[in-house]
Amino acid sequence: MKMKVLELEKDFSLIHTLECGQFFRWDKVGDWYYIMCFDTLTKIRQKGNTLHYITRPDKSSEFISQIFRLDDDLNRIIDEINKDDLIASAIKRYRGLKIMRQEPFECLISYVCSANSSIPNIKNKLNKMAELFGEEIELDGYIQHTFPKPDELASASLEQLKKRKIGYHSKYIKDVASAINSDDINLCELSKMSYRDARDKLLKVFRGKGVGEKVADCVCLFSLEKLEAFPVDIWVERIMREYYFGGKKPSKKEISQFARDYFGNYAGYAQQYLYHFRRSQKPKN
DNA sequence: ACCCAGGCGATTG
DNA sequence: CAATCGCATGGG
Repeated sequence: MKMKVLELEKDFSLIHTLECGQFFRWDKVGDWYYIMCFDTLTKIRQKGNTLHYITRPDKSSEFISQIFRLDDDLNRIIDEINKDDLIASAIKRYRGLKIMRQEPFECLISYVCSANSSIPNIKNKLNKMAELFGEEIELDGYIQHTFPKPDELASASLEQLKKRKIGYHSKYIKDVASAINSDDINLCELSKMSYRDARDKLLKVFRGKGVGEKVADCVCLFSLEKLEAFPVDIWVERIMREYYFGGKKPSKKEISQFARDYFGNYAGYAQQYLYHFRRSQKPKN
């Protein structure tokens, strides 16, 4: 199979998009990135305005465009959220970062696993589940596994998951997968609903199953087309508190509401730029 | 040995 | 309500 070429017509940075922490199942090998999503293994790199890529199974450039939102006009989005010096600095540093379109079920399980875990740890858990149930795909000597389907994780035994070091998230993973498998909810339908409705539905259906406000917001933003969602994790809480609330301690709900009012319909983009920016600075308090 | 990691759920006051 | 705590596991 031959490497394909995609000429970018709009602003895009593969590196910032992958490395900003929104999506977990990728590896860097030399100057190539291997990305495992939507049952497809993609090998890709960016040189200036050109993407070189190859996928297995074979996909058209439409697939690449889909997962990275290449059609979205980033300049217009940035224009809308660029309200002050802080966000301007973040945008300047990470220009080209796009919110990805993730597969909803994998996204949901990913963020259920994110509770009290580091990013490498989350990735590790996801890969363990994939090795257990997924289909193997090989591309240029690199091997990965597709992400399990809801019925597969629903029927997994707790011992099976825990033996694979997936830890206390195992119960939640199984519960969430079971709810989907028994048709309590159809994730794809949520993308047609309003942000509020989709979020409320997630919180209601998965109550007590490891899905709280932050996880629900991540799923809305990263897999359900809700670009106004503004997930507030510890890093976003820090930077928002420091810059917009004079060091006071507003609730996460207050921060999220303020951010949507302040940044507008693309608040989720602002969140990702601020998250990446604050995390790169590291100091805590 | 100890603390933290992109929270959540259960338990208290 | 808000505040506090335990949670499996891995890595600094």
